[in-house]
Amino acid sequence: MLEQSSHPRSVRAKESVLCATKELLDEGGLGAATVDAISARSGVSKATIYKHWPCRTAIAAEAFGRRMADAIPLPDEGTAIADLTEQVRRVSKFYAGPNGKIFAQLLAASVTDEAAAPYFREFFLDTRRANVAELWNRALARGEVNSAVSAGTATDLLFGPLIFRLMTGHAPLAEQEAEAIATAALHGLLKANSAEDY
Amino acid sequence: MLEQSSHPRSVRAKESVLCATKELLDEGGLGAATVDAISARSGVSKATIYKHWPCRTAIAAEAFGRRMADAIPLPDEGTAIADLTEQVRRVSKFYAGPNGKIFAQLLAASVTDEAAAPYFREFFLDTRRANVAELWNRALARGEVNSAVSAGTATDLLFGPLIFRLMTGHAPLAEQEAEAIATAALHGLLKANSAEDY
DNA sequence: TAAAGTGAACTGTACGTTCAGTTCACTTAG
DNA sequence: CTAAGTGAACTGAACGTACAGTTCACTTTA
Repeated sequence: MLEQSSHPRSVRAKESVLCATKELLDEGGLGAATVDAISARSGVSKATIYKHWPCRTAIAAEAFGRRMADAIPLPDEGTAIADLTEQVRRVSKFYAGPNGKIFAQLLAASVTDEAAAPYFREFFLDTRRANVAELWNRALARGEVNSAVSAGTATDLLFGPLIFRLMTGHAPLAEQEAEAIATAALHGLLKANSAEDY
Repeated sequence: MLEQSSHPRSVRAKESVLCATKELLDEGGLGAATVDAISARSGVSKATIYKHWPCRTAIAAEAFGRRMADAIPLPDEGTAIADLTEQVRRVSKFYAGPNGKIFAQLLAASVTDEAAAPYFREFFLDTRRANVAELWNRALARGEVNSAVSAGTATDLLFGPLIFRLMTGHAPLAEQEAEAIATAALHGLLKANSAEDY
């Protein structure tokens, strides 16, 4: 799949490692992606692996991170409400599937593993936050949302609940739940705001 | 501090373990609370420890869990808005301090450690969710909040963002931020709802 | 030939287990 | 009201396992 000679060895080694890691993550989660296993499957020695990444978690974050961006494209449905709700729905669906467990394990590992945190942020958060900021700005331009709320706060409000549920497992992540969360976030918890579309 | 004979040995051993674990957590986080260290400090042997708890994380969850309930009493300020906002503020403050890191490490460990998850839920989530449900029901009784939103969804919306920030460290947890989150959650993200108190 | 990768062995840490021997609280016999 | 007995609980020390990350002499490749 990869022309053997068109890339320098170092690139081929990295690619090979990331590919093997992806497979291992799918087969048995982060626990299965031990450095020895990655080395064995990729054919790249541990010594080389540690020349490219600072720690195990960083490899997994990079291997897995690309997938998430691909799996969750940015919606464009015409209104802020529809776009934001759809995005919450998509992210929730991603979390609810097998990838959700891997994501949770990676986030958990990043808490413990100091060196991995920047990798996690780079490959998971930055892109997604930028995406949501994009949606938010569109909505602001249309005058649909409250300009006193920052894009960051809006992102946290919409997706924090999903992360919370994913990590603790205290509540389900079904589509219906995702919609309830999005609706509540958009309209607010207070009674005055519960006007029409409930 | 503990009458040597008024409790059976097993109770004394448990107490001693939990006390030692609390100290170790404060000194060096979850990483410092190894089973060997707990055993050494408490004077309780590892064999005994593993008769009382299924895994290391469970000990830490129990040792640390009590503290959180004590540190975050239930507010009663007269209105739903004030109560809920104050609760968000208190939890945020707790997360922002040294205890926040320990909490994050525990939550992270519970993701990996299957056996610990129920302990985590028991000692951290259940009490707090019940507390917030209490606030929510008060507010419902007063007709201040939207009855279409369940207490669970409301809880996730208010505290999920804090957890999100705590775990990823992408945004600060200052008092001002907590208020912004609470306000946004209560009033909603849409423009129509941004009426008076912004 | 120099930069990059290999492979295998090694270190260190920590979880969780096991088991022979000891302590303690409580009961029952004298 | 003592003294022997009993079983549950705890001790201590060792052990097996797993895995992260390092080191180094050697080989490959550009």
